[in-house]
Amino acid sequence: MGIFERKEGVTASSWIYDTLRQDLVNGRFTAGEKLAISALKERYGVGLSPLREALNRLAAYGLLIQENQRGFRVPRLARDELDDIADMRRALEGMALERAIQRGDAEWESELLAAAHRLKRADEAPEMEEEWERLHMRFHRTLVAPCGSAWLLRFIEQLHDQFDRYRRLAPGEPEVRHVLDAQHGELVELALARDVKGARALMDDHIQRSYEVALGSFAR
Amino acid sequence: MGIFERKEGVTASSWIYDTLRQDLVNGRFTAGEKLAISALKERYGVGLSPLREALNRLAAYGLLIQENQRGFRVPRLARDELDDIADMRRALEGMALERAIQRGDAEWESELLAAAHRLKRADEAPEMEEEWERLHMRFHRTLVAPCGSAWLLRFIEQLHDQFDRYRRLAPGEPEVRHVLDAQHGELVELALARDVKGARALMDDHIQRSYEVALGSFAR
DNA sequence: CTAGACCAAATAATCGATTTTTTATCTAAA
DNA sequence: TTTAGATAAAAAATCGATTATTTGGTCTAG
Repeated sequence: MGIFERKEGVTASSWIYDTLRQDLVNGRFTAGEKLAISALKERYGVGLSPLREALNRLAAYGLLIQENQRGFRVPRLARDELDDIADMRRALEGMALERAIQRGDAEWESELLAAAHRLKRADEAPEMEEEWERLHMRFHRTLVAPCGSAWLLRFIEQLHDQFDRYRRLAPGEPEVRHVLDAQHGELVELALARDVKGARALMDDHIQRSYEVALGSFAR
Repeated sequence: MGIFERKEGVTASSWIYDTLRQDLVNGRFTAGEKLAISALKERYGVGLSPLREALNRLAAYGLLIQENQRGFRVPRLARDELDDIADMRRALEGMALERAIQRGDAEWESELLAAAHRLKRADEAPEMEEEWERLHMRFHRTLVAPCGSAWLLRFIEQLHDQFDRYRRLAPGEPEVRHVLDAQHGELVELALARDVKGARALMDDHIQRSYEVALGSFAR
């Protein structure tokens, strides 16, 4: 029996879910907008049933707001909520990082170095935004992966998606961005040195700076 | 213009979602079981579309597992996962309680006293299990409500549902239960006294004891 | 004018039937 | 016996059409 059949079948429903999730995180919809379901049907070329299933999932995940009898809306962006999301990221990712450093094994160290390296190369290729986003997400995921709590990782991922709705809308700030990029490398160093305190402090700072960038999404 | 129209319309989809969520938390389905969609259709007397939408939401929420092309399964119960859930409850509810005590106002104090009182009366009426569960959930929600973070509250609620899958399956332990009931009152006292440290410690102990009860779901 | 009542158009929700994929069963060859 | 392949039955996913509800405009009474 082969071991390769885990190539999970993609259904229309799962495809449109992934696609919409990305588009929502990337700000391809206006915050506060009411989704015209039949328009989405056209735009993405999917049927009503898979589309509605995806919208239901996205609402349960927090990327949409569902109101009975009046469809789905894109959540508004609010400074209060960004504060909340950033706060929670600090608390949860800090906790996760601490545990990851205490529990991560040698294999983790390797993967972390690899992820950081891939990200660093993407830092220097400003044309491949999408690729950078993928690698950035993956780096942060790798960093906390061995924290030992599936639920913690789940919450963190959810918060990342929420946070990115703001960040990706904000204007780029090359100077801050440069600092943030450098911090990824420093995080790896502290993690490998098993410096829990230092790593937590740096992560706090990293999220704080990202938060300040994301605040730019409210610029007028 | 009236202010009462928030009586949100209940759709077939939202009804079956609520119903299934309760039934899942209450252990009316066997852990690990594969859901036969057409059987559910009969059992609950709903159509396929609203049912599938509800299942999709429940999967996104974590009360079901969705596998492309092969439907939905009830997650297995695993000691590891219960450990994780309890750990996270300690961390997140502790954090929320701390903040709630720092931020809760006089109105909160009143509601907290009321919630505790209602719960206490239900403690003594062993016939109304369902009612007690409602009030118990509500008490814990009230306790942390003014923590200031919508996301934290959301995660806590999700963890409660997960935790209760185990707890409600475990055999009752009247002695521990008595202690747990008493702790609710003590939590209120400490909260009103704004004793952050004390309240956190008690909450830790409360969750720990509940966890030990919930472990009974693995009894053979 | 303005609040409400009414109606038509638009949209959400749901149904019943069809298509696609998986799972179970059977058979023949190794 | 196994194992691979074929195939029938079951189940999941999707479609197209129908029903129910909301929304937006128009009219009328006060």
